[in-house]
Amino acid sequence: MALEHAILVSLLEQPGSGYELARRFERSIGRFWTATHQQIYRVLKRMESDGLVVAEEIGQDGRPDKRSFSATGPGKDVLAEWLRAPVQPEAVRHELAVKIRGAAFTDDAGRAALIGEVERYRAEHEALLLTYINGEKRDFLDLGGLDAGQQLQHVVLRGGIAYERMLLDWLDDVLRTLRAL
Amino acid sequence: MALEHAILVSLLEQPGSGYELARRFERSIGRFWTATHQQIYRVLKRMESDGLVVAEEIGQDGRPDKRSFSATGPGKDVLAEWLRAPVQPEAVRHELAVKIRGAAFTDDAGRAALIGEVERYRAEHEALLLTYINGEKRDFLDLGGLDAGQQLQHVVLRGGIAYERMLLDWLDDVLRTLRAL
DNA sequence: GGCCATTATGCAACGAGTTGCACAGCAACG
DNA sequence: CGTTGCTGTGCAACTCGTTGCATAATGGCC
Repeated sequence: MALEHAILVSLLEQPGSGYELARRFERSIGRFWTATHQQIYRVLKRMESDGLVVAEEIGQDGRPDKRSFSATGPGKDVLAEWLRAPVQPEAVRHELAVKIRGAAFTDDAGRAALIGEVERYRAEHEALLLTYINGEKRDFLDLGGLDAGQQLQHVVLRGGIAYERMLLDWLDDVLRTLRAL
Repeated sequence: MALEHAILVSLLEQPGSGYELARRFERSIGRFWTATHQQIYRVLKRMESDGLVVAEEIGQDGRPDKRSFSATGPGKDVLAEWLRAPVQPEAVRHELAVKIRGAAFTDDAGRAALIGEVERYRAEHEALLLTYINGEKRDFLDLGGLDAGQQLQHVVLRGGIAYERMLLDWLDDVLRTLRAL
């Protein structure tokens, strides 16, 4: 279970409520570790009872109270311990690769539909790459005055950018191959 | 649930027993869709009762009978339908990226341990890249006489190679960044 | 005035994936 | 001759993740 650890990292970077965490998982951290708000609330509750995080109740008129979480000392210890453990082999689930191999067993219409899907998928990832590049320009322009945390966020973002560029090149290769069949 | 579809693709490429499928998932297809033998047996059983695959009993003296599965007509139909459906957004789970961002909240010893882990991880993926490249040389040397299925397997393999190359470059970037902190 | 999106939290049920174990015989190594 | 490893199938328990729904108030749109 690494969702705990992703939450700890996110809360150390910036404390926040379950809802705020869920939004961050949609945008920033979630590019590398996805989670829905239901998962986050459930895990936060367990982490709170385990003493890894504490909540500060913030009253809001009208709306339900916001509970802003931050990582505790024991939370930091758990994270440090996890950082020392070996990286688990990843469970790769690349649906598109399976579909491409499956295209050998369908007809022309099916292959044409797949080409359309790949094009849509490509457009999505092109947009994502632009988001990354804009984020880089916005947050990491001044390479001089970055602290350790920012430098590490930047190198992870560079990874995302490299991945998206590689993916776009490969998708072009896929499209050429599918069209030539 | 796409494990069904990955199994259908694999069985269309080549019929085989549950055990054989499990080994293929370790080696070939499993680079893009992981599954353990228990999952495979369970899903195969359901697929059999749904009529997507049929088993041929092959008696073997001594050992338990082998049940060789192949995809049926309805199985092919289910696959074709799935190919036409939109690619689901992937649930990315990149543990290493989370650990790297977490490195901002640990001490020098913890960071040194992470560097060691990244180096180990890098060596693993370097070996994997070599496996891919050797597989490419072995199976796709003669680019002329490839049928559709082989061309599609090749483009997926090229994707794996591109991914591993990109990953190695990025890991070097990560190591430089961690060491410079 | 009614509808919908957003902020904010949470339960319940289901489906999928993981882990541990069991059985069974063969082949190869030392 | 015993141990280990490989082929081959499978159950049971558990954890994790997903989906659907519920509540509650605010603000904006038509």
